[in-house]
Amino acid sequence: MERKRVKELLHTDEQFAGIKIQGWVRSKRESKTFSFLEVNDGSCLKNLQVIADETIETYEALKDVNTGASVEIEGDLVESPGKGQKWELKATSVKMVGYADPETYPLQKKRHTDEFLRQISHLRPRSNKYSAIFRLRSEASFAVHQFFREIGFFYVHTPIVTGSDCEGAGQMFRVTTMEDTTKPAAEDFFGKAAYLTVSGQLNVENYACSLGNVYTFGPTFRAENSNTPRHAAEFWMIEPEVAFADIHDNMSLAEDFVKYLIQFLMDNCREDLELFFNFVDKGLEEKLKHVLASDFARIEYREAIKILEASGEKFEYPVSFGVDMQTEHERYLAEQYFKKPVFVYNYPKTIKPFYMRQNDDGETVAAMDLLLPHVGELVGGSQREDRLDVLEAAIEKMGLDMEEYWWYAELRKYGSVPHSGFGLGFERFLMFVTGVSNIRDVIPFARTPKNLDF
RNA sequence: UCCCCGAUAGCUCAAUCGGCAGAGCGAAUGACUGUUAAUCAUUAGGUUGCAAGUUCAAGUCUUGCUCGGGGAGCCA
Repeated sequence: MERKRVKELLHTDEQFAGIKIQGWVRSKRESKTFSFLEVNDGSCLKNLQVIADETIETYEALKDVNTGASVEIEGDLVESPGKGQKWELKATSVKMVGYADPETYPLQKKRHTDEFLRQISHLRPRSNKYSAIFRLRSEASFAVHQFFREIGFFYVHTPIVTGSDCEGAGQMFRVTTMEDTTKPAAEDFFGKAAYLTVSGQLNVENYACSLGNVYTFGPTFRAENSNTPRHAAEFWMIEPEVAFADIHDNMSLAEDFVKYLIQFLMDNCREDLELFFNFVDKGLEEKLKHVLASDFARIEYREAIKILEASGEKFEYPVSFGVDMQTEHERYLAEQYFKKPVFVYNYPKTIKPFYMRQNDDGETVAAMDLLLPHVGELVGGSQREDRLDVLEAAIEKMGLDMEEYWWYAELRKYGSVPHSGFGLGFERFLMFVTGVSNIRDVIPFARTPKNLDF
């Protein structure tokens, strides 16, 4: 007997006789002579209603079938005489595959808080909201690859383990096989200190300067003790890198990319998205449409400071050229002033890492951040320093070890080209597109300080 | 890491001045019904996060710890 997924059955135009579904019971409504089951198999948000009459041979099996149990049901798909659904499965056979004790099964038919569900991360994808999130996450991942493939980019698998102890992006996790970590790193597995990557950028630049247009998309690790709803110790980042591209090309790519992902989900994941439109953020659909319809603003840092100074707002942290912008400043720009996504670019070089290209003014580098209303920084990127002497001077000035970057420097020695790239935090994008306010709720098993369950 | 708030039944919460541990939902049982977050009735369900202290008496006050939430810093 052919197994059908619930998604297909709910969207079909024809009746099916003699099919089978497999899934988990969301609820059971019992009568004396028949029972209704709501069965979800994860293929889509909606459940398939099953009606089982007491006359079927296997009706006894239903006694132990409760919320949470897994079942295999054979029957005929027929038009539902009841209200609320077009189709239902008239069961000819019901088999319980796995029992779920209703006294202890933690998911009830009612709404749960995100905090509670986070404590049962192994079961939360059986809820409507979380199954929707993780289907959207899967589809968005696919869209990332499709976007880049359509415009001729190649996917590069940059390493997870790295030997450079300062990639300029926060604290790193040490990787070791040594029992005694006080021993010299030369005795360790790699013969030197090893870490989990904080960015694939330095590696992927090499492939941009050979394959031309590339990206990497993989896990990224930050050991920073950040306790906020926007930070995780392990997250996924998308980092495109483009040869023969300047900072303006870079911003255009980021804008096209963000819009493509949103449009893809609007086109392909309507049903799951609507859950978030209806129950998570009533204004979400408008926000997404607004982003799609907007030309993202682009202003230089210098300009942004002037806007902030002239705003008349009372900021907790005063602004002036040379200081990094605070959350309150970013929010003012994106939410109050522009009311749409805004790129801020050409930052003072004193607050940015060594690899960013220095501008002719001697004060700024070709860095850019994309600020989104209500989300903050979604993208950070730059044009890279492609002049060997300038790069070497910058490495030295920041007190880094030139020896560690010899291969990175050689990229500038042999056939150097202007090139640019950025990093987009995949979870932050998902937060934006779903309205979910905690990063721990858009990643299957969150890794955060003092939290390594599951 | 810093600031603020919180932790009571499986879940969400209440408990007045320090004085008998409560409700809704969920669950079990029964009734009823082409039902649909079904409905109605009954029942069970507690080391009040952990450790100490003050007190005749602590869910309530004090101290420490753990965990969670919000904000900040850092960032994606």
